[in-house]
Amino acid sequence: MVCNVRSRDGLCGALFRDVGRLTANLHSTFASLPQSNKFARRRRTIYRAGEPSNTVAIIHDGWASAYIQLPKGNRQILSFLLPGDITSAAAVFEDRSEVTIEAVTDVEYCVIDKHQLSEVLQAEPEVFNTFSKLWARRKNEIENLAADLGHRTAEERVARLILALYGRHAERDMIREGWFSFPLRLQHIADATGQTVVHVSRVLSSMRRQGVIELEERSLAVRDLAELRNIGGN
Amino acid sequence: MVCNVRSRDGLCGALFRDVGRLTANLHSTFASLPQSNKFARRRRTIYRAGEPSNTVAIIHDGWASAYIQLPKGNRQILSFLLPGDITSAAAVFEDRSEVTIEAVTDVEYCVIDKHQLSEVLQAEPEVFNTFSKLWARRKNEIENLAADLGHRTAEERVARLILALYGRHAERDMIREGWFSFPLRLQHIADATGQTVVHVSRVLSSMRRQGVIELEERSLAVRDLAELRNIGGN
DNA sequence: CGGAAACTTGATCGAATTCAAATAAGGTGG
DNA sequence: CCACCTTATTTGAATTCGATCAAGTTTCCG
Repeated sequence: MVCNVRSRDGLCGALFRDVGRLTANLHSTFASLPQSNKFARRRRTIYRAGEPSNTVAIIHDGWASAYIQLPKGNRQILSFLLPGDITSAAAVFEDRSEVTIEAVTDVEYCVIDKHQLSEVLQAEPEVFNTFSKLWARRKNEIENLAADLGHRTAEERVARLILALYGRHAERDMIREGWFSFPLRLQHIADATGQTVVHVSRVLSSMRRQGVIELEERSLAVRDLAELRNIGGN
Repeated sequence: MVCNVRSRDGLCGALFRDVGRLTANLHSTFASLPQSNKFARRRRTIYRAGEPSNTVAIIHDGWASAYIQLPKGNRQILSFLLPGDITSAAAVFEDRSEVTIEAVTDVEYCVIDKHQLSEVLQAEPEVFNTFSKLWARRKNEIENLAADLGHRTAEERVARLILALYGRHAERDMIREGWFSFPLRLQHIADATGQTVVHVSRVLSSMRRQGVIELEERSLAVRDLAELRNIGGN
């Protein structure tokens, strides 16, 4: 029902979406960095918060989540990582992170050494520029997430999450007849939008009943984009 | 009742707290950047979201807030800027920001040209390193804010805001007999913690009744730190 | 096929908002 | 310095959104 999310070949450089816009020359410089391919089963942890690590990962196939673990046992998902996404652009300058990365589906990814990446950054202003834009974008996303979590209703937050994922798939031309891959469990949506699984179920049911979305077999179709945006509150 | 928040002299370099740890040599390089001093009255906007700007500001005296404006008219305060803070370390690489900066009290600040700052960053690895740590810290703060807004109760969020401000003042040795400067209005606390003024009033009243804090004349004293931490839920 | 994980639905509860109104604090011009 | 007007804060009552509790159903996977 949905086109495969997987990308073309096994090279990190080719898959790292934000580097894809570099000139061919720099692109190959980047792609030539030593890298190793890895695999993580669904629900497995790719990076655990607090552990020292000298690599960053780039998702090759599948979805992952980046979250903060809260003391009570619940967690706040900060972002979903899709193929082509880097775990954290800022991680290049940290030796450890407070954010855990976990596979949502089975995930193929590759890891690059932070120091080598850092050297490319310093040597190549064009790459550096690409990265700094990435930081800025990610920063904006998190700031907007904070604003949403603080001030929007449960229904608005779910609608906006769907819209954001819809947008990311549309950008990548990965929507087919309205459908796109949506492997999230209710628990993921609950953790991302700061509510309970029970309530997420009710909100989604309501949206389906209104004919705004369809959701089945890990795929989602937006049937009434205008109304979904309306529910999202701007 | 509270020591003056104001710093020693008029030089941005000397005031920019995160640069203060550089070697004397680099410090003077930084301090010698062209800068101009400015003043903003309480409640005035220092930078409005969306406007192109080629400067970043460093707070010299007073408090400011950095917030995202939401369409409904309410806003999410992302951070409070105290003397020595830079408006946004990431702004160096953006020509505009989605975040508005507004004076909480009357504020003295100075502005530095982004491009000149950027050149220092590129030329001086030590300065660059300092800045990248700053980015990482600010990123962590916002991520934790998102987690708090998504998953903590109103009382916890207020307690944590007070603890964070208490901590920042303690670091700077600006607490005298338990008291520190606290010029926030209930509306600021409400906007920072994602709740209504009315409820903030109730939460603070409850904390005062319990003898956890005292709050008067724009100053706050933590009377039972252990209990405040307890309310904050670790 | 069987057990576990995921989802749904109903009933009840509670935290926080909303509405309303009174009091307090601050700032300004005369 | 007072009178006046605006901005803040407090408190109560009613309401609502979303959580919690509980149980049943469906889907998934080994």
